[in-house]
Parts: sequence; C-alpha cells; structure tokens
Amino acid sequence: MSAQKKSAAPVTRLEKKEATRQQLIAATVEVIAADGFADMTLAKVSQRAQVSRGLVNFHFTSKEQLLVETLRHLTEEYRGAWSKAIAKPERARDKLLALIRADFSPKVCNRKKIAVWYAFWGEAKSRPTYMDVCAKADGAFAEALEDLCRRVTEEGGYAVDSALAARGLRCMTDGLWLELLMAPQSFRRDVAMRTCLQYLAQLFPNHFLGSEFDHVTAQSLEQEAADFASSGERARDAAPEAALGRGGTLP
Amino acid sequence: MSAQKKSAAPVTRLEKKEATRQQLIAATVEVIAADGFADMTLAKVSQRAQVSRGLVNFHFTSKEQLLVETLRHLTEEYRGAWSKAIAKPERARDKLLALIRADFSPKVCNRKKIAVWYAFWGEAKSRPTYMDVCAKADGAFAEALEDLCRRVTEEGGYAVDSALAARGLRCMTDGLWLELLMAPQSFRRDVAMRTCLQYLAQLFPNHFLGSEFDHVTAQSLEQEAADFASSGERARDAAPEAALGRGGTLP
DNA sequence: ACACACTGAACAAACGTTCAGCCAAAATTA
DNA sequence: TAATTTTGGCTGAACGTTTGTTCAGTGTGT
Repeated sequence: MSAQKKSAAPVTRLEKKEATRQQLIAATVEVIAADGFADMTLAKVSQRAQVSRGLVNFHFTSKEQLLVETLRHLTEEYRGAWSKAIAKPERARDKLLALIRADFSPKVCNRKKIAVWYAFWGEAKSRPTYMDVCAKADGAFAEALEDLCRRVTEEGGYAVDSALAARGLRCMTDGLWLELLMAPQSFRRDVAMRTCLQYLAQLFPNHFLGSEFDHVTAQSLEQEAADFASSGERARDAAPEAALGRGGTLP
Repeated sequence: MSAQKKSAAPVTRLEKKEATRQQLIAATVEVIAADGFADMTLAKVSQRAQVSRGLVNFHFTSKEQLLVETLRHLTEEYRGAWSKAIAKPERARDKLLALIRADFSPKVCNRKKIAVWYAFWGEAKSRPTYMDVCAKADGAFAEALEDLCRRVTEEGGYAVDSALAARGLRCMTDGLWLELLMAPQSFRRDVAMRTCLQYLAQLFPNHFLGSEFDHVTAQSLEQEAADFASSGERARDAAPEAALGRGGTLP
C-alpha cells in the first residue's frame, strides 16, 4: 500500500540515484507550494526529501538547475497526461473531450501543482530558461488543440475560426486553473469542465450540445469540492480518472 | 514634460512623503517584473527608487508589508480602471464591451504588470494575506461581470446560464493575460479582444455579432505587437485608450 | 580494492532589519 | 520679518541571520 515508492523498491545503485533525484524534485514542488517561490530554500528541500544538505548540488549543479529540472518535470508530466488521453479516442470530438478531462484530472490539476505552475509563470519573464521550457510545452499543446478544433470544424462545417476557438478554449482552461487556485472553496471540478463544455457547445453545437457531466450526483461533487479545498497535502495523485463521466452520448 | 512627478512637484512635507511611498511601490513592481519574486530585494528596490537603504522599513514596517501594499496598489488600480470604464456607457452591452476594453488597456495590461500579477498569484497559496486582498478584488469584478451578463441575458431572452457565461469570460481574460505573458511575440491586443468578443457573440448573438475591432489596420497592430514584445521598460502607461475602437455599431 | 552516492561542517556573500545621526521644513518665539 | 527650536523624513553604516555552495570524509554496493 505504500504509494511512495513506485513499482517496487530500487535495487541497483543507478536506480537508487534516480529515485532520490525524483524525490528531490517532488520535495521542491511541495516546498514551493507550501512556502512560495521566494521562500523556497535548499535546506527545506533537502529536509523534506530526508537527505543531507549538500546533496542537491551533487544531483543538480545549482539551485537554479534544480528549479529548471522541476519545471521540466512538470511540463513532461502534463504533456504525458494529455497526449495519453487523446491517444485512445478515435473521433476528434472525443479526443477534445478527453483533452479537457485530462486537463482537470486530479493528477495534474490540484492546488499544489497549480500553485507551482503559477510560481514558475511569475518568474518566467525574468528567467528566459523557464520561458523556453514552457514555450515548447505550450506550443505542442496549442498545436494539438488547434488540430482537433480544425477537424471538428471541418466535420461539422461550422463557420468558426478554429484557431480562435482553440485559443479561447486554451485560455479558458488556464483561467479556470487560476480560479481553482484562488477560490478553491467556491470551485468544483465539474463546474470547470462544464464551463469549457458550454464554450464548445456554443462553437460546435452538433458535436457537443447536451449535458455530458450531468449524471454525476451533486453530493459526490460537494465531497470532491471539500477534498479539493483542503488539498495540497497528500492530494489524490492516484486514481486519475474516476468519478467523472467517461464518454459521451451524442453524435 | 517630466512625466515623473504627476500634477506638479510636491510641496508640503506630507505630499513629499506620499510621493516617495508611491515611488517605492512603483520600484517594487519594476524589480519584481525584472528579476522575479525570488530575487526581489530591498536593496534593489531602494536603489531603483533612488532612496537610501533603510527607507523601506521606515515607510513600510517590513518587506512583507511592502509587498502587501504593492499588491493592494495593483488591485486598486485594476478596480479603478474597470469601474471607471463601465460607468460611462448606459447599455449593458456597451458596459460589457468597455469592461473588456479596460481589461486589455495598456495601463493595466502590459507585460510588466502581468508578470507581477502572476508572481503574486504564485505566492498567494502560501500567504493568506495575498489571497484575501485578491479575493476581495476578484469578488467585486466577478459580481460586476455577472450582473452585466445577467442583464444582457434578460434583455435578449437568451437561453444561457449567465453565471456560467460570466465565469467563462472571466477565465478567458485571465488566460489571455497568461498567453500575453508567455508568448508576447505571437500575441496582439486586438486578437485577445477578438477572442473575448467571439465568445460573447456566440453567447449573445443579437448583441455582439459583427466585427467590432476590424477597422484597426493590420499595420498599426503589428507595430503594437512589436511595442508590446519589448515592453516591461517604460511601457506606455500613459495613453490609456487610444488606437482601439471606441464604440460599437450594432444594436 | 575501487567507485561513487551521500554526509555535514565550514565558508563567504547577501539578506532584512535596526538605529544614531543629519538636515531642511514647519512651528514657535522674539 | 528674523531668529530659534522642534519636528520628522531620510541616511548609511552596522549587526545577526540565512543563503547557496564547497569539499574532505564516510560507508556501502560493485
């Protein structure tokens, strides 16, 4: 039941090394989420990772490098989540739906991680490296989203600017993340998705009209909201895609 | 022609005191935008404000207090911008348009200020004071926006959830700010507004259908994009609402 | 016996904060 | 008005703490 060590304990020396490296990155995420970017300290990181002080400079040459690697880890995790999600469905419509569902899945979309994302974004202007890492990830995501929107547009023969639609959807999810960070008590994951879905339904009525997420009971969502508000710690990193609707029922 | 001192030089001692106080806050904004939240230092602030080192602790009791006051300044500036904008027009539709225009006006929407916003948002989770300040400001904005959406919905008899629509629009503007921060070269102010307008047109076709911002020449926008990309310094804090369309032409 | 992930004390640099002193503006007195 | 005292915004050196980084040493897996 120990969720800490993934896939059995490390045996060989190289595996152990990689494991502590990941531990340091995880600790960095937690420290930033808990104390903010400004108060993030190598002492705190090493303490939380339960390693000695100087180890960070052994695995990463500097504090800055640790931060860059942490950001890279975040972007790769995010990319992995959405690219895996859109791989399964066949129709563009379902891919789009899966993309949104992935965007708000507990693994990538929880207060702890979102706080860290925003911390990095806040620093990005002054640190070009951060911008580069983010730009590459965002670019891939934007491209995938735009492609899907274009396909749906062509399918349905809609008179919409698919690039503009994709941009709108992308911005909406980002904004929803912010709301999720700043007003966790008045926020529920399903409302976020419904907001996106409403947008899609307006753009592509024949593909998305109809209530997709309505079968989720109000009670279960209240519970989820409570979980979310008190998140940060322990999160629910496991159980990535339960509780929420799986497919659609419309064309 | 000296744009530094607003409305004549300060004479009385109290005026001078308030002037340097504002100077410190302005310097704080610039330092955070230039160096990030983590590298923001009282030494840098005092240097940029051209005052002595210990003066910050005289005007503000601590560094933390200076940051809180800076955030408060930002929120009040923002609130002032949109509340002033929606005061003039009479019809709800025009108020909504003015709100969006204010949201992307150069005074509040430039890379320097946006970077600072995101820096504070990134720290908000770990500092409850920031959250409180933001929550109050965001609440007022959300309320105003929701009210306008409700009025338009009733006017036109649209079958939309006005609360959901307001939330969607709010999130979209926030997301557009992020894009503006992270991809300034591929971004133009008019595209941001057009993205919002497209959303509104889909929700309230009778009120917003038709191209509002099309009379702005592509050339002037290219210029604006160039200005924007190289922003941060000097910005164009003055000239709040020029260059972009003033009113609408549809019902 | 070697390699190497790891420890923890030590270091210089930089940080936020304090405070005694300074000087011009305001208040008071002549 | 002129002279004098008081006020208060402001200076800058100093202090103690914390920071990232280094490195000689340790012990275990190979």
